[in-house]
Amino acid sequence: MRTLIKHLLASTEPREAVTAKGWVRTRRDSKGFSFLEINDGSCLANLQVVVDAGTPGADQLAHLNTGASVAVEGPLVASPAAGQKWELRARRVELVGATDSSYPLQKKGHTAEFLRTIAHLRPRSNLYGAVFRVRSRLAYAVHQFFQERDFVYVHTPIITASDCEGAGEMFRVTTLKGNIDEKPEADFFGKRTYLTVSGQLEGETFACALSNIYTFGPTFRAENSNTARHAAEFWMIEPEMAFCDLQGDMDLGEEFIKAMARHALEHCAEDLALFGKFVDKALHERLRFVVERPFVRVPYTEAIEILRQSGRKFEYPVDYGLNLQSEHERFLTEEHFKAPVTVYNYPREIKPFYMRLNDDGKTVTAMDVLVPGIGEVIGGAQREERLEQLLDNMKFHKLAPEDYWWYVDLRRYGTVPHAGFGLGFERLLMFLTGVSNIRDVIPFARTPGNAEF
RNA sequence: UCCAGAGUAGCUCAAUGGUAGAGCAGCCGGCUGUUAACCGGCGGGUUACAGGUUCGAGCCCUGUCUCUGGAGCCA
Repeated sequence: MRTLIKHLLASTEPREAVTAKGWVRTRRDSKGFSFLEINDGSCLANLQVVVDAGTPGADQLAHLNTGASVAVEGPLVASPAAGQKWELRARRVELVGATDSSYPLQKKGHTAEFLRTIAHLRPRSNLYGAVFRVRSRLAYAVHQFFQERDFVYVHTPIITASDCEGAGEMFRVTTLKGNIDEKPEADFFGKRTYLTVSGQLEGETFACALSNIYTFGPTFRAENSNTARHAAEFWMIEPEMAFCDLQGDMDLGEEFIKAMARHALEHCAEDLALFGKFVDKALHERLRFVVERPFVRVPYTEAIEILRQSGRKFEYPVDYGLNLQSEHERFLTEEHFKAPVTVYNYPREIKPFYMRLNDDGKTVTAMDVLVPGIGEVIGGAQREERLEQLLDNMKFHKLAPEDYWWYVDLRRYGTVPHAGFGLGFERLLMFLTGVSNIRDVIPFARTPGNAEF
């Protein structure tokens, strides 16, 4: 019966006979015996195995190179040397699967660029093993957060005919051959369909029935974006709350990010320590800061004033009615406030039709949460719940109401104030791990020109 | 897509326009407790690709491809 290495290393007393299985990280030979470092991915640390010459299976030692898979059994004993608490004294060793000299992973450091070219092997490295354990744990934490607050998990469609008002370029889904725009009504679904860029509109329909809902699933953007923060396929979390306004929306977003940071600190300590040491020395300080301090909230108009009076030369102009550029967002969160910042009440012109128009007639109830190092991590809004105003917004943004008939219906039948936001799971992971490239927090990154694995 | 930089051994990197090298990895050997073990030895190259300049190009020029950083779009 195999025991995971994380459980072996957490032992409180020696054990008479255990079996460990995993992959060899390194082997150190001495005359008469060898040390094997074995990792099975259950935790960051390796299990040290001592194999004496003459141990059954020790004749295979020469093949137990870095990368080989192995099964060992024997007693778990306190290690007499510094460096590890426990070690396994092998009574039997079995080479499960050998490697050869072409195995690309070494025990020395590799660059992230090289490891991306071997995405099928990189989870066997310390850093990527840690990243993907944290990813799994945080996915669990996302569900826990919402389920504990009585949010209902809704599976919004992956294939969709609505485009969520230009949230981005879309991937076409079709079974047609040749010119796919010639007769879209002959296509599989009888109309043009795409991979979803957001589940928000569908999510709103469920919030207007089940009160508080969230989605958590893959979304797709066909943008030709070549940055460390964009992927063509990424996972998005989109809560939506009925009978909720912008204040409640900002409260939830802030609470959510704090909860994720707290969860990572409490449940991923060993992996976070690795990130703190090799990836981002300021990680722990930043996470504790996020957990302990309230976020700064500032209206868009005020943010513009702060930027104007900063005396800072920006590459892009700062003016009311213009979008905040990356450099502006970074200044606000990293330099001016030195804290996560929620900017709200943006000009109507630069935000989508579904956001609620404020009484000033000029701004809408949008909010963006900006965090140091990443920039925008949350984008949300209170939605326009008034039928006439929604139709007016659509006219303002030159959209046809009949294309959104089911969305408009929500305002026709028992409309309620409601609000929600979207949060990119990978960007959250970047923030929580300090890893600076989105390609390194998703198992197999989809970026322009890259779908090898 | 735009701007900048970079492509040399499996990996990380050297090499004034003049015989392509080191460390690590691999293989062989040594070492009685190692910790990215250590010590000795061996093999390993179409210098991203295609042209051009030159007596001579890894190095200079042109084009292409890929990657990285930044920007735009956004999450």
